[in-house]
Amino acid sequence: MSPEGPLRRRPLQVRAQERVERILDTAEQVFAEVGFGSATTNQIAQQAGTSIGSLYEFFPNKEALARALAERYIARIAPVYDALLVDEPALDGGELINRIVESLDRYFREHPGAVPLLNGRLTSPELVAAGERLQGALVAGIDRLLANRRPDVIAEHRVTVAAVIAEVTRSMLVMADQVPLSRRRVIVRETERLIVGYLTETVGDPPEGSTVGRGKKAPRSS
Amino acid sequence: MSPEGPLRRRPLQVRAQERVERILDTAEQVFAEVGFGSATTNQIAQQAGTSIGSLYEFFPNKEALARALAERYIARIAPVYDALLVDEPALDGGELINRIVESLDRYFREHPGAVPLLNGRLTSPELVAAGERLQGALVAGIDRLLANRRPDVIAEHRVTVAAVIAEVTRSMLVMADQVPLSRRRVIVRETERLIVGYLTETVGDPPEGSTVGRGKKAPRSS
DNA sequence: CGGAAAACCGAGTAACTGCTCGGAAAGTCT
DNA sequence: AGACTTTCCGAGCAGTTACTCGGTTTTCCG
Repeated sequence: MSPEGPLRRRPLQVRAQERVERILDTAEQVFAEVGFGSATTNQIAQQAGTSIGSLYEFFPNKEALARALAERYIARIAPVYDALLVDEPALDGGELINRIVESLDRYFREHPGAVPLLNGRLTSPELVAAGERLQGALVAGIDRLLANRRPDVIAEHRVTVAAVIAEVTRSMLVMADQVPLSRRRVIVRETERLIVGYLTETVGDPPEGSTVGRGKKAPRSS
Repeated sequence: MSPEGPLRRRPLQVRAQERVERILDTAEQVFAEVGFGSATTNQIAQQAGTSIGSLYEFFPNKEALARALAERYIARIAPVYDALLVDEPALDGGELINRIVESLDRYFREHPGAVPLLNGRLTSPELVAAGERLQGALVAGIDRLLANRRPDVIAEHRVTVAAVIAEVTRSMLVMADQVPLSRRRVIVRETERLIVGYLTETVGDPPEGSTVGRGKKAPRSS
């Protein structure tokens, strides 16, 4: 859309490209550690093993760093989301949930810096917005999947259910990330149970072909 | 524990006490808006309708502001947590969940500043730690409730379940807080469904006396 | 009262912040 | 090689920030 990216000048040589990447990696880490406000550009440059002058050669200001970081993120994770959210008729509901949760978990394990973006700990407006866009995409995707599988659920309720699933997935995977690796597997599995249980409770989805609990489930009140 | 609080000098006159409270209220709001790092003590003082000198009369430095804020929070919310987490044999599982979720929601509605603390958007180490302590208390309380109600569940699994419920409650209520008031009710109700569904799925808890879905539910794999 | 303690104030200061700039170095092309 | 571009650098500038300090005002209390 906007032809003017967040970079002041595009790095042409490989050396410079690597430097820009290293700066972004460091910024990501520092933002996550101390927050956007307390992070200093000088510290980021130094920790990235470069000079403050080089940093400002490519990034016009501190905000642009956050913007570039956000763009890099969305570019990186978008294909993962897209692949995730394609329906696979061969899979039953439980397997589908399994695929979504496990894939996202794998992504977060391989890109540890992604987590602070998703959990909103990165206080720059740009980064918050980026996180929200990502989450919106996840909601939309899950809503599409639900629409495929459960055409009987009315749209308004469906989007609520999708939002809940997306939120729970996000928050649980963030939690999984802050826990020793052995616990991590456990939390991921619990996330799947959580979603399966929720679907059973709300739309009566029998994830494994069982028909336990099928039938109308009247709302408890009002 | 520590006799030395975060205050440089304790305000003795009511006027000063109110001033300190007003400073904390403002700090809370400003931290939530722009993050701890970008917040300035001068702005906080001015917005609180006092002078920077008065601020530093009571708070030795900016960090202390965060620390005092955290302490005030814990002191305020602790009784709510305690009341919540006392078991009430007259209630069935679903009603108990209902009570916990609704009470917490009410608290957040009445104390809007509490939310940023809980969702970790306040980047000061002190505030993050305070949020974690609070969450730990919730986990412990839910674990106790579970132990009462379902003594058959082994302790290790139980603490996992408690952690999941606490996390889900936290994240869903934060979500409810960022949404128009009409949606808020919906999200809160979904939170209850989520927890009920999860319990049914994991420990086979029949929240309303129904026995649907009882019996051993073997883990899907490994 | 009157004197002492508590509270209040805000201009000022030392340190730090984001960011610039002029020049050196490295890379590219002919 | 020589000329030209890209990259790199870090001392330093203007502005901001956390925080101090001396002095004034308000409250307390015998």
